[in-house]
Amino acid sequence: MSVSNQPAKIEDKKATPTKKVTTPQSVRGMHDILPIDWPWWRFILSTTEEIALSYGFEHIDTPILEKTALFTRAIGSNTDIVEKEMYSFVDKSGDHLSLRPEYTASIARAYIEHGMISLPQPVKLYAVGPLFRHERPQAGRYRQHWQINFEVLGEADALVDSQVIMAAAALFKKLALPVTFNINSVGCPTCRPKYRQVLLDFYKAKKSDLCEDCKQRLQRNPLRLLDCKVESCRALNRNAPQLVDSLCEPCRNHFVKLLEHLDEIELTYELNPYLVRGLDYYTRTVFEVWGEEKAESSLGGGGRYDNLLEELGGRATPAIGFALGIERIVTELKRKNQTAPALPKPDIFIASLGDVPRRKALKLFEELRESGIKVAESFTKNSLKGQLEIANKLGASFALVLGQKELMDSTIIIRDMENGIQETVDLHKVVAEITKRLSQKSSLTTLV
RNA sequence: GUGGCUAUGGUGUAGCGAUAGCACAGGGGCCUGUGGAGCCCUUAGUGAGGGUUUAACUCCCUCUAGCCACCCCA
Repeated sequence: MSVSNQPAKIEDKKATPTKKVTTPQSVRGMHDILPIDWPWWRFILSTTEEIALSYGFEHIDTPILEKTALFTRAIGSNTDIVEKEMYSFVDKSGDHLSLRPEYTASIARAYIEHGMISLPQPVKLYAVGPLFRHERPQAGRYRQHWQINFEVLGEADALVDSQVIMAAAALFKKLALPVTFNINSVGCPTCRPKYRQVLLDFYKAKKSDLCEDCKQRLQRNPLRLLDCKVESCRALNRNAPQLVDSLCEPCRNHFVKLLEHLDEIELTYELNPYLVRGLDYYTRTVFEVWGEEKAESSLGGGGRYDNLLEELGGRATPAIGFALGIERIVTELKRKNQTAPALPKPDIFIASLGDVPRRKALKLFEELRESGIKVAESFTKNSLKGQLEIANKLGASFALVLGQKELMDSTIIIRDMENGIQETVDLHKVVAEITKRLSQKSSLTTLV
């Protein structure tokens, strides 16, 4: 610590006009999750855990950073996500790293790396965490957003497809959000190229009628033509050959089986022949979850990726999974005017007057807290009035008042915040007294 | 990434080329040790930087951010 032996120069203050310090700002597209929103987040996260565990999914966490190559190999280097949306950099040791733009590649990597192939199959994993994509921000589109991810690895049967979709449906049911499942099949490396050609032949003659974007898509990713939003393209698409008609026998059987399973469990879905997903690794089953109104931005989506693990260097391992956007679910819950389950209110509020009583109150707080009572305080407020105001705002059931008077004869006031009735009790018996009153109160409310 | 709209205390909002007003929230008081009502006082703002002008929160430009449509996606 240095102490200046010179008096502060007044001229300096004048000379440097109070330069406006720019207020700090979060990085574009990245947002704070504030206390006011946490009831919703808690609700979603706890529901997710409950559903995941009940369906036999185990929790996994993977690093936010991965080698860039993992994503370029998994997602496909010609997709937008990899081409222009990744936060990629070279670290100090020269490694090419990226903030993960999606979960599946990391989980596939972990499955291979830890030899989960030798575990009883299928392996069911779920993860929750932030993902990063350098997109242009909009409501419900963030550069850092959170996803819930479910993956089932090591099983090809359409039964797990239906189970995975069932788990997603159960989650939304528990959240009381009405959603629609859109389902389609995008085939496999055997049948998709054939369909691609059929599609190209179809559009070749009509190229001049297509919008500019679709002309591009014709080159890059013809399947994407199907979900174009331009009306003239959509009109064309209504006559376009459908993928389901080009599926090879095994893919067709898989798809039919899935739909049968979904009918069996009475899960309503919509067959959407125009549903195409953007990531290269999808095979066969693909689906999206749409909210009630804002169908433009889906709440989640997923699909089968039977070849991904092999492409990443693992043994051939069929798999399926889906991701849900937490921010979008929060928005949807708010839009539906739902109220998130509130945190329990404090049982007790400790008010104190004067220094010595306050010190005693500090200790009493610990005693109460350790005996499992939800206790609140506002020790930095001096007036009793101010403290009771806080107690009221917090919704505490009882307030304790400890002042000089009470401390002198070792008593404390218990005030029932509901009716204002108060009673003076022995300070040493206060914990027992509180416990008694709380159990009385709770038994009363359960009777009513 | 393309095109467009917007920006006033912590929040929600007025206003005008010349004094920035309201509500809520926050702090304090009426009530020297008792909450929920009322009343009073008070804190706090023109996103950042430039330009035009005697004068800019207001008009112009740039930046930043948010939002809308697209692209794409959760």
